[in-house]
Order: sequence, then structure tokens, then C-alpha cells
Amino acid sequence: MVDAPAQVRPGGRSAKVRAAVHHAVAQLLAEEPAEALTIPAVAARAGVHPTTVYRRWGSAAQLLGDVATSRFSGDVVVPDTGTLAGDLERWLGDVATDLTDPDTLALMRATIGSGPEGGCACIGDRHEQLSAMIERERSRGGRTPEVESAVDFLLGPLYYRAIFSAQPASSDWARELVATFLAASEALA
Amino acid sequence: MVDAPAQVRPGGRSAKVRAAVHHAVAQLLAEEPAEALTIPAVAARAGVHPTTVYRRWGSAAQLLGDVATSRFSGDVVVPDTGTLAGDLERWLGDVATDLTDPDTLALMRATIGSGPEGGCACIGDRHEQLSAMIERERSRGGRTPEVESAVDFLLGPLYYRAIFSAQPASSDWARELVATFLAASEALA
DNA sequence: CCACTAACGCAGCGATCGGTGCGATAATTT
DNA sequence: AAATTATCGCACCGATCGCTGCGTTAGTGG
Repeated sequence: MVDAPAQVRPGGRSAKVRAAVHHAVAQLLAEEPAEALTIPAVAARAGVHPTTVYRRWGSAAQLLGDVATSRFSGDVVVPDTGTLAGDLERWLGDVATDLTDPDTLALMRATIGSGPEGGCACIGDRHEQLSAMIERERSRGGRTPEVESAVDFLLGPLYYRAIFSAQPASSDWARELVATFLAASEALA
Repeated sequence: MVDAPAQVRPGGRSAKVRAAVHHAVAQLLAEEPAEALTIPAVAARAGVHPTTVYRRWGSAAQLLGDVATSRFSGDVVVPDTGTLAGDLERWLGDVATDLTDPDTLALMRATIGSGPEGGCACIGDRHEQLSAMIERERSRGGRTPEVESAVDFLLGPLYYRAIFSAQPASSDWARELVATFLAASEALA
């Protein structure tokens, strides 16, 4: 995918166009079905000439990937409550809340459908955030579960419900998920 | 791939067209990116006139949903090994093997991206199959986990890896997943 | 302040997509 | 076997999509 912040000329104009186009993509996906996300439509909504979009992003798939990576990076802050349980509950609750928004889900679905790397773009820095919290607990001396199993049993159910289930997962449910995961990994250790 | 005979006129011709179109969709998704899945392209690949596809399915999204529900229904048989652990390991291993195929993943991704109900179409009858195995064990007198948590902790990680992760989940990994899930749900009961 | 050049807007061009009216074909019924 | 009707193929038509030279605008460095 195309790296956005590596623009050669980040002066006001390029950044403004980029922001407008990103906003237009999110807006269009929130209203129309994903197949209506065409370059001329995005350009018209953004108040930008289609040529600009064609030249900077090339295809709708690359544009979607760019929007997704921007959208799902730096959107959730890693908390520091002092305990791993507190950190995870707070963090996964925030992630779940984020996934409650139908427009966010629409962006995720469209990005997944845009190509094989679409899913990875939607994860953003979730794995690093999770790893950071677990690593911090480990440096505090606590016995921690593996990052891999945390991904499987925390992000797995959450994103599965978001994508494959009709009703999205609530923040409270995410917190319960953390509790049962920690209890189970403690019981099996 | 099982043909769903819910057609008004299931005589040889309609069924043949339907099968050809379904096959063409899977074939195109395996080769080209998802945005190339246009009705004329599908019709040409299927050796069918575009008008036919337009009239029977209307849009590419509906066609994708139809293909996905057919593809992900009746593809995995519910085993009967005598124990819940055996059944689940066998079944989830088969599901994981199915998800190993890149073409299957491409179909899933495209279907998810086609609309809000796309994800549900990819699940097919997984939930019913899971529920059937657990219900059977319950009728045998065993203490069983909840169907809901089985969905969360078995299908969740499996489909999460398939969609959001780069490396697909192996059948062996799926079997380990079943083992740890059953052990955890036993320990927490 | 001025040259330089990246980024953008404009006009326009094939190509193809989605859709419709009408006749032909084949499955089903009587 | 004849009638009926669902289904398909053909020809065709706007609309619009993806894309390309070319001139213009506006950030950037000397």
C-alpha cells in the first residue's frame, strides 16, 4: 500500500486534498454500497478533480488501504492502569466501542474486500499495542499470557462478531472477554 | 459446491446456467482482483449472455451473496466420533483446511466487502453445525460449554486469522485450539 | 524575491458497464 | 402432442469509468 506521510511536499495543499479525499471515502462508504466507491464519485464528493485521485492513489483499492491504515492507526491509546487486567479491559473496551460504529464497519468491510492485504490494513497497530501492554506487565514481573494467544482469544472473537455476526460486540462484552481470557490462561498455566 | 434447487424452474437449463455462473465467479475471483468481478466479465467467463446474469441476480453483490451461501453450505459434514472433543477437532480441522485455499479466502473477502450481510453469508451453517455437536454431547449427558462461547473462541480465532492475518491457520492449529478451549472451559466451570 | 518543480485542474478520448425491448428457446402443464 | 410460460440470447443505447496530454497553480529552496 502507499505510505501516506511520506509525501514529498506536505505543504498545506497536498495535506488538504488528502484529508478531503479520505473524508469523502468514509462519507461515501457510510451512505452508499461499496461498489459505488468509484474514483470520480470520491473526487466529486471531496471537491477535487478525479485526475488528482487517479494520480495520487491509482486505484480504489489502494485508496481504501490508505484510508484504512490512517483510520485504524493512532485511534486508540494504550492505557496504563497499573495492572494487565485493567489495561486490557480498558483497551479492548475502546476497540469494541470503535467497532460499534456502522460507518467504521463499512470501511472495514470494504477494505477487506479490496484485496488480500486489506485485512492487515484494518488491524493497524493493534498487535503492537497488545504486545506493549503484555510486555509491560512482564517487565513488572507478572506472569503473562502469550501475545499470540491474546490476539487469538481477544481480537479474534471481537472482530469475528464485528464482521460475521449481525449484532456488533459491546464494550461491556469486551471487558468480560478479557476477564475470562485472563482467568483461563491463569488456570491453564 | 452444492446447487441450491430453490429455483422456480429447476430443469436442466437453468441449473446449468446457474452452475456455470457460480463457477465463473469463483474462477474470476481467484485470478483477478475483486473490482474486476463485473457482470459482463462473469457472463463472458460462464459462456452466458450478460442479460441473463443481470436479470437473475441483478447486481454483483447479490450474485456474490448467492455464490457464498452455496459455497459455504453443505461443504463440511458434521462428524460423529463419539466424543465432543473428537467431533470438534475433526470439524474445526476441516473448516480450517477449507480456509487454507486462497481462492476460498478471496471469495470470502469479496463477499464481506459486498455488503453488510456478506459476512453472514460466509458463515453458512457453521453455527448450526457447532450447535448440533454440542447439543448431541449434552444429550449424551456430558457437561458442555455454551454454544456462544464455542463460536467466540473457536470460530473467532480461526476466521480472524484467515481474514486479518497474513498466514492462514492450519488444520493442526485448529485442533490445538479445540483442545485448549475445552480444557479452559472445563477448568472454569 | 525568484527560479524550480511537485501537485493540481481542464478537456477529451476509447472502452465498457448497466440496463431495455423483442424475438427465440426450452421446460412444464394439460 | 399442443399450449403455456419461464428463461435466455441478440442488438442497441446512454452513462460513466479509467486514463492521458497539456497548461496552470502553489509550495519549496536558493
